[in-house]
Amino acid sequence: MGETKCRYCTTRNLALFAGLDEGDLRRVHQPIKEVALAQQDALYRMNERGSALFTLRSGVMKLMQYLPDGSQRIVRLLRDSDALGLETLVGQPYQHDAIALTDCMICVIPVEVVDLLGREQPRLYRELMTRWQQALSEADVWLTEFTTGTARQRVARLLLRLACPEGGNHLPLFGREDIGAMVGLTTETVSRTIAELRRQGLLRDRGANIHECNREMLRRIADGEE
Amino acid sequence: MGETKCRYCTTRNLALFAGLDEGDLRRVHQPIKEVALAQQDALYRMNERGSALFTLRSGVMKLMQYLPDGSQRIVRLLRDSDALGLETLVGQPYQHDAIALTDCMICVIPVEVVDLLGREQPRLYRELMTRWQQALSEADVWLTEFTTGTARQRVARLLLRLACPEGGNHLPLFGREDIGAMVGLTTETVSRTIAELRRQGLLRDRGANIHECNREMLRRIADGEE
DNA sequence: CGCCCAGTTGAGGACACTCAATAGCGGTGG
DNA sequence: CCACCGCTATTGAGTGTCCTCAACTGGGCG
Repeated sequence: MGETKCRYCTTRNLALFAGLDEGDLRRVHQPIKEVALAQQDALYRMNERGSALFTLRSGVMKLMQYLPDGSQRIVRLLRDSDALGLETLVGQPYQHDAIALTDCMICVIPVEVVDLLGREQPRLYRELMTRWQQALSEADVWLTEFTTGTARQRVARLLLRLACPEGGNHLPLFGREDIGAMVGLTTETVSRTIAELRRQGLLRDRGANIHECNREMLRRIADGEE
Repeated sequence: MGETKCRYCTTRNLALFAGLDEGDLRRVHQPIKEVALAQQDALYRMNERGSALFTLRSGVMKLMQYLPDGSQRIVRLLRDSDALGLETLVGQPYQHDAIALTDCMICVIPVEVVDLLGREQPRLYRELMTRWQQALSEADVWLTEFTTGTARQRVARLLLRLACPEGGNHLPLFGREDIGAMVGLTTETVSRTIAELRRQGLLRDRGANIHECNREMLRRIADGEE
């Protein structure tokens, strides 16, 4: 059961273990489990100590952090074959609440498996480092794009990046609350801003699904050209 | 010459190669060079392709990113034995402008050295992963602490974290412009905010050096309790 | 049908930004 | 030694944006 899944990952060249041969995999997929999460479920909580990391097979998850005053911030989104909980690899407790934004399928990978395989397959480390770098780049982008400029600019950038990106792979428009937590605005401001974009015909959506969006115009707004 | 430096790093258990034995080190320190940077110098620029990563021996550096509209944001600070330019390890161009905030001494480590050593010393990868995780945690902290709340809160948090942290290791108060780029405020607002903290006696400084600061009060402000 | 929750819209005010003038500090040259 | 310059920090006045609080709408579901 686990086997087909891991091989699937391998062929798609997406997941952590891409590039390992059959022998390596055989030793691996025994302990690898799979977990299904419903929307709103938590995969782990901040400061928990875990002994596994995770790969997202399908769905979208959010990583959240909190401040003493109760305000919360979405620090990153994960999808496709992104990795979560890498911090366990270096002995740290989880740094966020990991919560499912949609239903999710997740591979659970015990730390020992990585330690074991890594000893003979340094390639695995390269793969891991790539994941880490991805996360870091993403964090930096959020810092520069979603915390600067007017509400209009931030929302436009978020739409361009998540809801109607260049190469397909659209995400649904999540709740206003979540959007607010991503770009550092209140739900009301987000609502107003999106409503205005609609009125100007830059955006056409029904419910959570976006049907059409004027990427050029949004880009100009995002870049502060109007 | 390089030798004593690397050994120094080892004993202090700080730098990348801590934990490697003498034999390993001997193979390493030949190609490792050292570079001195004056304040304001750039170590590398965004989108450059490099073939080295770096370790900060002394001084403070900032990592910057820019937006199309010209606004800039400081994405992270580095000091002590922090690592820079890890992205070269996974074949990516540098993701930031790396600029010296003070005079700096820096070790330049060719990527090949890491690839080479890593093959026989998986422990090195663990060290690298730790660095990556440090950077990521730092990025997340900035996202939650320096982009939420009022100007007063943000500046208070910045002071607590950089200028007068718990265990010594104070940083100087950098220029208002830089502070603004860290917390997402204009130089004027930063100036006003700091001035007011001074007036309230929570802060005593001369020039860039802080002499005294009321950590308890600052914490209360940071947490939005007043 | 009515409840509940999410989104929308409105009015008012607070906070930070903009533009502009002033003050302080260090360095340079007369 | 002092005068002057340039740069950074500070302060002020006015404005705009976003937040707060609150009412209203609409869809989903018991």
